[in-house]
Amino acid sequence: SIARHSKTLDASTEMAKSDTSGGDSSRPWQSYHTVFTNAKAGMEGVDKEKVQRIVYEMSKGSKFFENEERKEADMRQKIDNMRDRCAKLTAADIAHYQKAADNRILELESTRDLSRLWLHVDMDAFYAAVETLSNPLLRGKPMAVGSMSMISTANYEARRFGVRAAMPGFIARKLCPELIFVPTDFKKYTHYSDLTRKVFHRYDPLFIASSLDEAYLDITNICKERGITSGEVAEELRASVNQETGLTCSAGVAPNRLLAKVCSDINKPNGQFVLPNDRLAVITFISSLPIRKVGGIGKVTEHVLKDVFRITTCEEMLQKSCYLCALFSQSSADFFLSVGLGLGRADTPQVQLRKSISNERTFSATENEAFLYQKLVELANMLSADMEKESLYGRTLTLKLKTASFEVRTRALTLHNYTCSSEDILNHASKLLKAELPVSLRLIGNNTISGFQWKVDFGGGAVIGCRMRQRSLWVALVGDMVVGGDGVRGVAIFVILTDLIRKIQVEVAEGRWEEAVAEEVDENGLRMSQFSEDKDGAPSDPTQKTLSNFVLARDSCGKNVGDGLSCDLHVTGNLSTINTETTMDFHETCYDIRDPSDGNQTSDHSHNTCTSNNDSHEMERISGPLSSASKRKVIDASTVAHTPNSCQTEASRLPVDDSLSLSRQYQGSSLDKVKKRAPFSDDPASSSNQKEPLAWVDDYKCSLCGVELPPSFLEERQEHSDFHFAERLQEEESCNNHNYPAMKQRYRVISCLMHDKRMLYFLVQLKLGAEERFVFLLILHMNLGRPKGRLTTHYSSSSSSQHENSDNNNGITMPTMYDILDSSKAQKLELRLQTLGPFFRITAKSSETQNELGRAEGLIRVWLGGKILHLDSIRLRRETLGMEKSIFGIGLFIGAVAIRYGYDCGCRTAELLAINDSDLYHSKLVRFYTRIGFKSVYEVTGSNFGDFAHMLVWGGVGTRMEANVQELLVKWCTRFSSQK
DNA sequence: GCGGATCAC
DNA sequence: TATGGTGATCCGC
Repeated sequence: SIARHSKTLDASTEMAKSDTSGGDSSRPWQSYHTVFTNAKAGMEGVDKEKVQRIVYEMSKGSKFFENEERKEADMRQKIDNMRDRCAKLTAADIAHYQKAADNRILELESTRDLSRLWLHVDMDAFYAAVETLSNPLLRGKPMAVGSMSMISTANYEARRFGVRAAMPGFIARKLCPELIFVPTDFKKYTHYSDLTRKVFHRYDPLFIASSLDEAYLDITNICKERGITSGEVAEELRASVNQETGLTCSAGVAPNRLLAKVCSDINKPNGQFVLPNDRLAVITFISSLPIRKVGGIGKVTEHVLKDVFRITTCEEMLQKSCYLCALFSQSSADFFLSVGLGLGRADTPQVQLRKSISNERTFSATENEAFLYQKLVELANMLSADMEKESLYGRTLTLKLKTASFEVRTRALTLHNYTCSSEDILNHASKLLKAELPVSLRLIGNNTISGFQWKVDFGGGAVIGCRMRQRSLWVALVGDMVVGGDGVRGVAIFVILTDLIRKIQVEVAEGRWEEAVAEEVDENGLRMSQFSEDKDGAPSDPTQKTLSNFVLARDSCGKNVGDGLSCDLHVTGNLSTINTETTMDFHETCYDIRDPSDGNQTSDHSHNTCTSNNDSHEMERISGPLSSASKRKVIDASTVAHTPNSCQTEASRLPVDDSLSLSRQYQGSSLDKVKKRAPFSDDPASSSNQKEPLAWVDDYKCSLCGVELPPSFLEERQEHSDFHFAERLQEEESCNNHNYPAMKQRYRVISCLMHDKRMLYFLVQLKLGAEERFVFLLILHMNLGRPKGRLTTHYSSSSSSQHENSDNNNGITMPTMYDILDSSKAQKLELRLQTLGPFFRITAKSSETQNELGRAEGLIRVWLGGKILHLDSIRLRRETLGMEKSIFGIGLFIGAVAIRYGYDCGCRTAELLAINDSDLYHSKLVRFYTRIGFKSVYEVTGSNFGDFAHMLVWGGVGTRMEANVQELLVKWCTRFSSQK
């Protein structure tokens, strides 16, 4: 068998070489390999030789052509390399790989799933067909959608001339002089796409739309329910699509999506093909299938497989399996072998969160730097706007360039901060661009931003704090859990909310709730009833399960906590309902969150939720394993809502993990003790880059950063260890942001209520595997006003020059903003205050390195007793470490600016939440803020419904603290006063 | 994390 | 005159 294989291979490589070494010099076009002669539906009778000749002649000598030749040469090189490696395989190697391959084939075979019926629908020449529909004069004539530069789709009449998608228009016109060009009109296509999707939805509410004109449907259930065959479903579906859109489509049915896609192409256009769910049928089907038909195998892969291994059909993948395993990576080999077996994904699909967002534009090549920079500006602005629309913050920026010679370059940079601001994007992108100059470019693929952060801050701030960028603050309460900070649920809910908010946000911001919600509801098949804040707006049937009933029923111990905020947020009666119908299930808003680690780890039970209620275990199942950090942040309020009394004590000591002992270690000076137990050792995400816990070397020097602090500096030492602890928390958190634990779920909105034009309630059904679960979701819109534009910089210590006199109030000297800024300058700190409406941000930079060291954010809230300075978060960067300043050192400056700003705005009260992420850290925070002048006013534990309001606003449990701004200014800031 | 490439629509 | 835009993934460093 080995001998046979190697012999076949030798012969094939010889043949391949003679095939491709140069080509016939009398027919040079034959060596110019384009995709345009590839078999495609509707191209059967085409004179390929002629097409190839014309394409060649039109392209010859162009920069594009030269680049194609370069790429072709690279491919040859790649093929030759692979051939060499292949030739070097010894008989023993081959035997070894053959064994491995055979085993792998068995393993893959065991995953075969023939239980599902997948249908792939593909609209026929979609864009072209839509254009024909809106302009019947085009019917029967060769037509292409696109421009002289590029064609998106050609109709079947045009395809007979060899015109096809991805072909430049000027070549197409050469092939077919009477070709009619129609510009693309995506609005039109989207409209028709929506019509088709309505049909798909009837057959599989969870269908996967892979593009405007393609979708996968799992029709297993509908076939079963209606007792009809998959072929009949396909016929019926195609007829429905045709009736409701006037467009034709083709369909393929197979046991998995990969095969279904292949099948839909077989009888295109306006046809279908059913591959039975039968192993033999699949094997037979696949055996003669050209590899190029398989999704994922393109021009290059086809060539490599053909020229190196003489593989042209899927069946041959199995015959050459040992070579595939020897020369390709495990994942590639697995893919090839799966194809050979006719395997594909048959499970319920995972719709992924977007991983990147980008834009790029082509223009005529130029070296003009001003022009290129201008393009970059435009692209940065567009991208920033797109990101804001989706509330995305990214940290890896990739600049894409295409030179005049079509060479593509990318230059990437990972930022320290997450951003979506056009300034940030532009600044960094232009730096990357400058490094490439001088260069002649024809494309700036501006930026790809990836590595998203789904939440803004650590310790405080609302989960949807990102929205603060956009005039309003959104927070969410989800059914039996409060979403605060980050964590699995935070991410999941964020996804849901983002989607809902995206649709209604603009209108909501404009105060047009009714239309917005009505539209959302209408769009998704819900009908509205008794809408708006009509005083008689109670549900027509008081016994029906409205959300208010839902809420009130659970709020068995709901009390008004008596303070302003909770009054404001507390759920009262008189909620107007929109609908309580339960049949809706819209696809666009179904999201899944995929766990890269696939949730295979066993659950970690070390954390303690309320054990008196089984729901807590259910929560565990929903979310999959959590890292210790996210555990600390997640509050299982369901237990609270169900059995408030019994759970109260548990809830109040929720953050139970080893952070307490960890922090003790940080403080302690016994190295032995520290070494015994590494911090966060139960956290798989951070175990790999475990950091040494802090210890004082020779009882003098910090083992982590080298800062020297004698044992007598007790308080400084404590603060120093606090810093490392906080750093650790932040690190862990950013780690979590990238590794969403498993939460494969879908959701649908069951109903929606509005209260007081400020809150939207959704009853959302989550689907978690076989289980269904209802959660209650609240979106709160805090009225923050509507400032326009970007953050305005008010003060900046780098530019402060004017001086006011310090206030003299009752004989006490109050520092002015400039006093504080000047004092910060002496510390080599550069402070900046920016505002956007009520929102403010204070950033501290090192004046030496210009690195950001920390920032605080918050807002000025208007309330009955006057304005309130609402402090949301203070965050410090790791560079702080090198400055021999403790975590609160820089915090002090930032806080001072915030307080002075609040004072200038006329705030009487300042409020904050000393968040309770971990008991010890929490008590430190409380101690610290108390020292500064704050008083505890309320303990937010999550143990009663009234607490939800606080948790909504603050994003977690902890101690609500308040202080008189003026007193604060005196107490906290006097040290900044100018010594006049 | 970066840069080049491939692929799909 | 003239060969696109967006997003994902993989490989090899």
